[in-house]
Amino acid sequence: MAKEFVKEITSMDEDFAQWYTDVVTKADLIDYSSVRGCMIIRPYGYALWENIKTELDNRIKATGHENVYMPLFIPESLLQKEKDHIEGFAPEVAWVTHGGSEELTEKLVVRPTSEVLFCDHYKNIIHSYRDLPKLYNQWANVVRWEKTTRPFLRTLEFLWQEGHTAHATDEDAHEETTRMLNVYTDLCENVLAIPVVKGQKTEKEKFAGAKFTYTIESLMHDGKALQSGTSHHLGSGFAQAFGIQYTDQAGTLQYVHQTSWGLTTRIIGALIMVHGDDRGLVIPPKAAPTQVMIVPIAQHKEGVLDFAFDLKEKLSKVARVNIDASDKKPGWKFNEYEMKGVPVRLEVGPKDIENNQVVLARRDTGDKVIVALDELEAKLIELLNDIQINLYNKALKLREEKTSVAATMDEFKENLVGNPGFIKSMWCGERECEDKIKEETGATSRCIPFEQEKVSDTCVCCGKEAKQLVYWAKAY
RNA sequence: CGGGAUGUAGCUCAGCUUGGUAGAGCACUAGCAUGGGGUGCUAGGGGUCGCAGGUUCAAUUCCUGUCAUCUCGACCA
Repeated sequence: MAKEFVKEITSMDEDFAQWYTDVVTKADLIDYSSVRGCMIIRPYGYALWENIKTELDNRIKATGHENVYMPLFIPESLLQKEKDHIEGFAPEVAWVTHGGSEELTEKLVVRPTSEVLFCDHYKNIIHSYRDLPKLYNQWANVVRWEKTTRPFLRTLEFLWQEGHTAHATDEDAHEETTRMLNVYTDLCENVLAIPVVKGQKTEKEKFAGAKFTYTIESLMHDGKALQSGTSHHLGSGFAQAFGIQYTDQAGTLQYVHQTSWGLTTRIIGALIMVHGDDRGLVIPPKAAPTQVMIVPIAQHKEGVLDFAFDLKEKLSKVARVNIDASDKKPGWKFNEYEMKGVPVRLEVGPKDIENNQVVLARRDTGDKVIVALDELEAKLIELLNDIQINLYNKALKLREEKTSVAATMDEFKENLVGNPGFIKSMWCGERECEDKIKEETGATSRCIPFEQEKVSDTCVCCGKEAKQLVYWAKAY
């Protein structure tokens, strides 16, 4: 059978950046807006985000957190309170200077993140050890005035959830930081089928104002890394700056220990770049707005559409099923839903109806199978599971192929050119070497993985005694 | 914020060198045939040529500025 696919999408190998842009727009995820760096998330893209959001929100609630909503604006003085924090964010905040035609006496920033708002609130509601822990989360939009933008990966305004918690002890906060990193890992690996490396950010890369930052890092098809979620142990720095204190059981005044953690619409960019192929998007079944698209064949013939709609109703009990009964050609529909990454296509035509069967085509491999009607539900569930697992395994295999070890700078540079991806190298722990590696190779430290190995004895850069293994890569 | 590229119909682009009042394909609308991988034919609708100035009798075309998008760096999720 001759296979002709859409030529609208640039091939990955030819131009990965263009491929990405083609996919996000052709798959109807977004449209560009009239505001620089801001995107319109279209129904299909938003449905994808809603699925991710629901899965994550359930996990956040299951770990004892409550959702709240904080204001969009932060007074300048409030943002100033934590020194490192303001230094980190000041260059990229949007300012509100006027209300109507009147100049404001104090400028407001449009939140780039809400640590200070939560802190300002926590100082009012936390007084006793009995008030702890406070486990809050909010779903919101934030604004960061970025220089260069790309849909999902870096936009001026983006959607996310940000968790902000306050604990009695450093250990409790540390535990929370780990817990939420694990929640993100679970979401990425089991829902989005994206394998991640868990670890800690270096001092240079950690969150402004944090004691330390945990991160999950994933690897894209082009060998570039993407930070997919972060969980920060804020220590008591913010508590001291904001005066968030409680009286412990012994009657002593103590500062709280805080965490914050976030996951953004950027994860959609990761999903696209991890699973997508030259035909477009590939969405893992658990995240897919439509898991099964029914394409009727010769739908003008009597009974075909009725049959197809009956199937839709029946299958809707086990999956998210949709039907395209438009008068477009079947071939057009095949390509359209492949471009949109729908995991399974169900073809049903007069021949199938006659034989009590349908055709199932899977997006990940392109395989088609004929399935008898009486075992359709069971086969469909099996197929969706299989696709989910296959996508994860494929992504894991790709990451492993693109992960290399380097003991010297020459090796490091060779790997980066010959097989771009994660490079595992030992590091002395000095900022100087980290900076030098970035300057010479363009790669940055992605994380100090929790699962440490010793791939050599000395720092890849300076040759002195190495302290730890670091994952390095060029990153988005 | 620096380098490069590009803005003409919903989309992809031609036209601009040498100024003279707007083109194609796809998409859209109607009809007929077709229908298991972007189907064919016929007819039709659609554009203040990114925006603002300037030069000119006349600007999509030349000049200046500006905005936006893509891209490569620097910065960040």
